[in-house]
Amino acid sequence: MTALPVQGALTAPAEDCLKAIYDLERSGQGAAVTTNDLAHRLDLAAASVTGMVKRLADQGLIDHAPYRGVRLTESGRRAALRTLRRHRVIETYLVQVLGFGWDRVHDEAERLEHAASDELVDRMAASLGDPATDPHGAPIPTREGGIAELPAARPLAELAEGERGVVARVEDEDADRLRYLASLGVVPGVEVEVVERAPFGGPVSLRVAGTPRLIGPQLAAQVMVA
Amino acid sequence: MTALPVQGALTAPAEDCLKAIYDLERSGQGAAVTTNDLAHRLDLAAASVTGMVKRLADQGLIDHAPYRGVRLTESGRRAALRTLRRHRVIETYLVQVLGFGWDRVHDEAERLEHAASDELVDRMAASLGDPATDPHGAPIPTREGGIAELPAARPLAELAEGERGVVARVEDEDADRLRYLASLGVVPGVEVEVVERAPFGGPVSLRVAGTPRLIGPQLAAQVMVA
DNA sequence: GGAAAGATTTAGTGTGACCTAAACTATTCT
DNA sequence: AGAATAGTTTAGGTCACACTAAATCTTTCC
Ligand SMILES: [Mn+2]
Ligand SMILES: [Mn+2]
Ligand SMILES: [Mn+2]
Ligand SMILES: [Mn+2]
Repeated sequence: MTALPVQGALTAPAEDCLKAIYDLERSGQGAAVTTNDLAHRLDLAAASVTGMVKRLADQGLIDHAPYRGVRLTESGRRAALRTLRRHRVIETYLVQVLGFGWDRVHDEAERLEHAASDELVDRMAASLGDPATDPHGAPIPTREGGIAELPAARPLAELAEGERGVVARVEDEDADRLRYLASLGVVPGVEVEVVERAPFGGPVSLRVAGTPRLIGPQLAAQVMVA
Repeated sequence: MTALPVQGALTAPAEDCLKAIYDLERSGQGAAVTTNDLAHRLDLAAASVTGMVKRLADQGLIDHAPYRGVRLTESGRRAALRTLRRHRVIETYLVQVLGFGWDRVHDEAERLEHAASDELVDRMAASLGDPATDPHGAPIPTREGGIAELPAARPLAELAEGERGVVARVEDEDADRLRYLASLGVVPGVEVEVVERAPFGGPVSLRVAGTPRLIGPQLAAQVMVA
């Protein structure tokens, strides 16, 4: 009846931290990930991050240069990708098989990713035909630990007037935002055209599948188009 | 990205403990559940159980008479049944939809039961047509917290020679045992007849769907027939 | 070059969950 | 009844993970 941890025994907070480091490493070009970035991302006090970071470094999952930041080791990267795979397979399964809305699956996956076995995740993936991306357009790592580096997507906010592109991916952490984007028709796979960009942080006017739409610049920064 | 507990915030060990108390209360006729029983069931030191029991009592989930044992309160019973529902729905889903063997789902469910939301469990149940029992024959509590009290099943070990019955339920915690029972054809719904019972804890000889089989007495004690 | 600002780590607390060993209670047996 | 036994709780320790407050390090800016 006792619930043993599922694998080589990483805790849920440790897995979430590795995932966050992975993500921040990817977005920040090659720079080490700072304590503050992590604290903000994980919604923790900076001191708590330092503690977690020490434990992860002891386990050889990250390299920590005090005051300088943190970098995943090879084994840390593998662990991060395993968690990411679980998360994204679960999200996809919840949407495609169980009928969840795309705005509700992130939180559920955030918990289940730490409890599901590899076998469960593999069975879910197989029953979906081993999808390449999750419902928000993020690539799903393979069982073997590979990940398709998404082909050059830019934030919608950076497109010039008149440029078009296909929505490749949207940030998935905020349910309200996702619901709003869906209501505008801004979902992965849809073609958008930037009609006009107001200066000084003004709204971006779009044509989404023919319909004219206006969105704010910070939202436009979180929609990636290819 | 942070993983908050899913509900009114019971921890996984607390949920497992409540489940164990529920189960022991049901099998031990009306008597209070002792620390030792719980320790054995949960595979913990007795002192650890005392600690857990204190916390649960503080939360009003159990009544604890020191040195005398423990009893679920109404709210503790509700919490136990909610966890039990999750566990059994998940087991059933894993077997029926994802093709897991019935011997492999218990451990998986033991973890997932603490991470899955009510909505997820309800969707799983709905997609199965709200089944009444799990793959091992145990009744699945309803969303509303009711549970069908299984109609008078007796251990196979207690049947007299010549008696027949239908397997109603088997203990699900030991994977090896489940595999063995399946190999004998002893699964819920199958008719068995006791041909002969050797005295002094000797083997029970059965006829399972026509085929003669021999099983040991302690195994026979864990197969319930109706 | 030095001070201020900002980021990071250390120090000290608290909680839940485990453990072992010691103290205590209840029951059972002479 | 009194003593042994079995069961239970208390005492004291550890670990992960959070927090706040206080030090400390780095960077930036005059
Ligand atoms: Mn997500
Ligand atoms: Mn998570
Ligand atoms: Mn089970
Ligand atoms: Mn459990």
